[in-house]
Amino acid sequence: MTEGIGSVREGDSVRGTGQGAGQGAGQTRAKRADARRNEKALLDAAAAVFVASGVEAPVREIAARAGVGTGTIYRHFPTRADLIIAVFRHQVDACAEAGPRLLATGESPYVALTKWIDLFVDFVVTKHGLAAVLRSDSAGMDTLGAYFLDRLLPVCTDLLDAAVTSGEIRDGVEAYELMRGVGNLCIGADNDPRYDARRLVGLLVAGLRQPR
Amino acid sequence: MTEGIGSVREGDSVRGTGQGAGQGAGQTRAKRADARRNEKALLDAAAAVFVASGVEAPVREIAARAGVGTGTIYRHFPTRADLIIAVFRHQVDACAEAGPRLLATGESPYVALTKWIDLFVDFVVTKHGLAAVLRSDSAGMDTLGAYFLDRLLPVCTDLLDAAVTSGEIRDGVEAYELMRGVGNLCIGADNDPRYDARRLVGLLVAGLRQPR
Amino acid sequence: MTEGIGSVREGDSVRGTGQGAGQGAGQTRAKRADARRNEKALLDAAAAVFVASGVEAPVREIAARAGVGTGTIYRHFPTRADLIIAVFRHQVDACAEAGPRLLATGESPYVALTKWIDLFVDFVVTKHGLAAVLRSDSAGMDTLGAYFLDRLLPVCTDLLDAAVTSGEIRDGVEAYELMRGVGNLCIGADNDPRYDARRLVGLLVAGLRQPR
Amino acid sequence: MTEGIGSVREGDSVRGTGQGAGQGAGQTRAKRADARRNEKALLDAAAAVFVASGVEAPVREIAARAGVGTGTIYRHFPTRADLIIAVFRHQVDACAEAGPRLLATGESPYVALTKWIDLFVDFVVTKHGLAAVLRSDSAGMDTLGAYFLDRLLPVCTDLLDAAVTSGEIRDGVEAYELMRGVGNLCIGADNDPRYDARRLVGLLVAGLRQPR
DNA sequence: TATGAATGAGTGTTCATTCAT
DNA sequence: GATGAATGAACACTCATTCAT
Repeated sequence: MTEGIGSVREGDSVRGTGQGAGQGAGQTRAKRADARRNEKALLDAAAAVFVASGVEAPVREIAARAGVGTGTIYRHFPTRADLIIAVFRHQVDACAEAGPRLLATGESPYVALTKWIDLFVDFVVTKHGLAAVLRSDSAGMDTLGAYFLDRLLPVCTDLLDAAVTSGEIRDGVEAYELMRGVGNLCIGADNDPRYDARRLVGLLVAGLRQPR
Repeated sequence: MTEGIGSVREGDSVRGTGQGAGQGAGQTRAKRADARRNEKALLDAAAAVFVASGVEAPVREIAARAGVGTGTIYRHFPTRADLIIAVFRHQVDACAEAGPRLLATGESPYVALTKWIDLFVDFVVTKHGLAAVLRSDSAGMDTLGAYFLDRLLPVCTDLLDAAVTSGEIRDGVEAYELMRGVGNLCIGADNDPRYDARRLVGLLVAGLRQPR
Repeated sequence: MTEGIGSVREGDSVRGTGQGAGQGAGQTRAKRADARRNEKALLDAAAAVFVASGVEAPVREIAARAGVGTGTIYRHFPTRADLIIAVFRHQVDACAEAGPRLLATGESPYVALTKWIDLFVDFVVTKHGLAAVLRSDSAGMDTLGAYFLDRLLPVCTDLLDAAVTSGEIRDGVEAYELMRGVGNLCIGADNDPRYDARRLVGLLVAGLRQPR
Repeated sequence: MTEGIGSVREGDSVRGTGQGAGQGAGQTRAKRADARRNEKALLDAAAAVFVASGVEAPVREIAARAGVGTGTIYRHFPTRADLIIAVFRHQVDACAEAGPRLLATGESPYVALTKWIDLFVDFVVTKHGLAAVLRSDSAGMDTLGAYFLDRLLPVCTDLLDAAVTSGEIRDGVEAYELMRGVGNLCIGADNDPRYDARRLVGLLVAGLRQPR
């Protein structure tokens, strides 16, 4: 990511309570502050635990780290996928938004594609086990993959199309497949000093240039 | 694999009990035969279950399928990795042996490398969940990766070196990294019709050709 | 019940806050009105939920339906039994009052008894799970049974005594036992098309007629 | 019950392993003895706990009482209904078998019916909470009711038919309804000194005699 | 040696109840 | 007073692993 987001910002609930302005003394605000503080703690804790023990870490572990009861987690994030999504929401969003920006730079579409994918790899690689869980077929985890895909696929498609149009890369590779492939290459990239996901992704993208 | 290995041959224990000849009628001999038969059944059952439910299938399921008790499995294969290794031993061996053969064909080293990797991909992709478990950091599963690597890395290195020497591919990519990458690309390739691991691996290998 | 009581009237708190008149504009008065309105909503919601999910429905469900917080429920009705009693108070009262009325009709006491019990059965059978909870020995639920009994037992006793006196039924059956029995026969009467509580209760009451 | 069955006999598994004769030294026998001993302990413990805490008592409580792990319970009785059925199997069987016997006595069918129902009441009343759970609509508990019904309904039907044929009782009451009713009357009969289920059931059956 | 019964830690999930706001 | 967020005990259920027979 362009901006190094280490911790999670407040208000990152899955349910985007997009009530932008106005911080009047509305009576409902009171609890909201409390809850929001808690949700923040939860997301931070989850992020930390995800790094330490992977995104499939026991609910209890996350709760303990956040200093809350397990019920609190279920209140805020009914599903594990909800929690994961909330934790990574900003990064995914940032990544999605970076696509058009890169395309508008004036650089060649292929270069934009390359840089965008680097961004994606940076994001995924640093999240222990995220890449793996994106592939997990555990029930409910599909929601997670769906979210990522929904958000990023259109962006990737645009980049890909542009690069095809500019004649820089071959035709015939779907964004879905590419992103899955890149995601897969990121698995296990942390804690393995002999494995550099970025380099391999570089090869993969380089492979796109090959003429038929 | 060149040869379609459907079932597992006898005597495929991890601990190569290489006591080939001699089948006297001593009672110990008899037991030996019994045990070997059992191990055979076990490996066949495990192979079948691995295909059906993945390599992380419950021990009981395998035991049931083999018609033995769970204890028997633990006796023969103390660790799950041991079992997996035993099940796939032949394929890994066949794959390892195919490397030099391909190199000796007279084809260009790059073509040989390509074909060899195709072989590997064919093997891995058809084993439900194998690719994933090769990356799993569950305790003990590292043994599994180690085995695969021990066996295949030298072969891959030779192919890679030859292709570098022949000037067909760029330098600087380790066999370890390449194999891990290819393995990763195979994850989730079954049961996802929109994802073709072979094509992506093709791109990856094509990427190697790029000049620096 | 004779009168179809669908909703609950205001002021039906367990603790009969019998402060009838006077609605000065003092702030405490205002609150009172507020609270009463709230209690009313609560009782209606509870009645609805009891029908839909039984009298053991989660507190949250009732609170949600009433549009109040769970805490509010606990404030008004410290115990679940209190809530149930409040919800059914009117019906129980109506039933209690119907006894003397029936007895005064001029019909034979036995007929009056029969009709009264029919009334009771109608009431209980239509309250999903009420009969069952009347028998539940969950802590605190005894209060509930006690309330029903306190209210209805004297009435039943009178009817019974009259019928004994008139020589229509045998002696020796207590009102307590009879009411418990009738209540029991009502359990599970809804959602079981093959089970008609009224018919069985009819048999039971008919049995009373038998000479010793 | 005729025979006062206090504890549970061995081999009362749900899955009637009806391999009657032959207690040779078959190799499979060995464990069986162990397991059977355990199952016996389990059933006794369950019976005790059912009395103490009802048939919905926590699995752990039963396991603890039996001195086994919870897994053991699940091994023997996958479902709670299985366990309950196993616990009460003998009594249900004995009750079922008593029906024809009573009918063959030479007594009038009505008397036979009365005695049979007394038997049933004796059985149910002494099992704390059994009657209640027979009415529970908790998922899976229907199996339990089904078992009781399957076993006892035919018997009851025969008795009922006979009494109708002999002209002793009125027509038009199904065995299903009658048994449900009797079962219901047994709810809460223990621990309530003022409630005598037998007497009420007597009234119910007496009610059958009434001419239309 | 083989068996498979027993174990029990581990996990997700629900819900009554309390209490800070 | 009202709110509803937080709590955490309670429970069912799974499965890897051990060990008596």
